[in-house]
Amino acid sequence: MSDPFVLTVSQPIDLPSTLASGQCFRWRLASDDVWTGVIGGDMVRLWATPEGIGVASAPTPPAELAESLASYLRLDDDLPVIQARIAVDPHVRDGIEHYPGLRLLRQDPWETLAGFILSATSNIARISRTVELLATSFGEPIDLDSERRHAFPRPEALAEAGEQRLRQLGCGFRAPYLARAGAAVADGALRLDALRGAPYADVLAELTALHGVADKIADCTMLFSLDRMEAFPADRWVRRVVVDRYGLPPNITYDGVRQWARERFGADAGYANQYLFWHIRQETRAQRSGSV
DNA sequence: TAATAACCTCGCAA
DNA sequence: ATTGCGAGGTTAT
Repeated sequence: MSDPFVLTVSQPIDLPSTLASGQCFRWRLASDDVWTGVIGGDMVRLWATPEGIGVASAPTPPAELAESLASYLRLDDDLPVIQARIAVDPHVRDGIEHYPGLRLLRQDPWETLAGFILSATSNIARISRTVELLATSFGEPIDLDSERRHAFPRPEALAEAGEQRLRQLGCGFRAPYLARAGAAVADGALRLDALRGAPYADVLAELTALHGVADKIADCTMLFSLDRMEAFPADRWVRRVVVDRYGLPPNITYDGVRQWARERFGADAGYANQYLFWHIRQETRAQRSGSV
């Protein structure tokens, strides 16, 4: 590998909460606060330094990765400014105070869509496992030092793998959804790159045209990969928050939550969502391990 | 339009 | 160890 490189960062960024808060599925804590993951065709190691983020990578040398890494980490988002806008909400402020360096990521749209198709009635541990299994089965190998990881498979690869093979790899009832989504992207019926920056309603319609993709998975894909920062993915945890702590009716529709979030947080709804989501998840986990 | 069952397996707790 | 429950949803009825 080439020499490590330090990406100078003036924005707040906390690697553990950013990389482990459920928006991405390929980062592992290697050792001593060093994170290992795969971004596109590169294996990447990241660690915190006083000046910013230490980077090691292959096959692209880390110095040449700076620009795409800054994009991936959304360093173009002025987090303190965004936080100041949404911290008027007490529960969001609580999340920000616990995870002040939690940032949203700008990931690859296909990988993000595929990952969240796999997320239906699943959990982060299982999604991560399945994504890794898909990568080792159908993705290009990447070596960094003595470690080998694999790129996330191209849409063609999952389309060709087909439902039965994907079921064998543990995708369950999501297997046909994933294969068909891969086919749609591969044959050009769904042009994900063209959707970045397109109007929310248009992107939503394109994504939910896929079998196995409805509002929630579409919102995750939009927020984590397509720059639609007003998306507010309302999963069961976020719904629990808005019902229990904000008093919204328990039977409120998905679109009802969406409109509420849009009115309350506007273009920053996605960041508010992530702070609410991760805070409630960590709180719940702490309660569980403490109550045994 | 609203409610309910069914869907594949796996992770986790008891 | 083994069992039972619920998991970052979506579709079909």
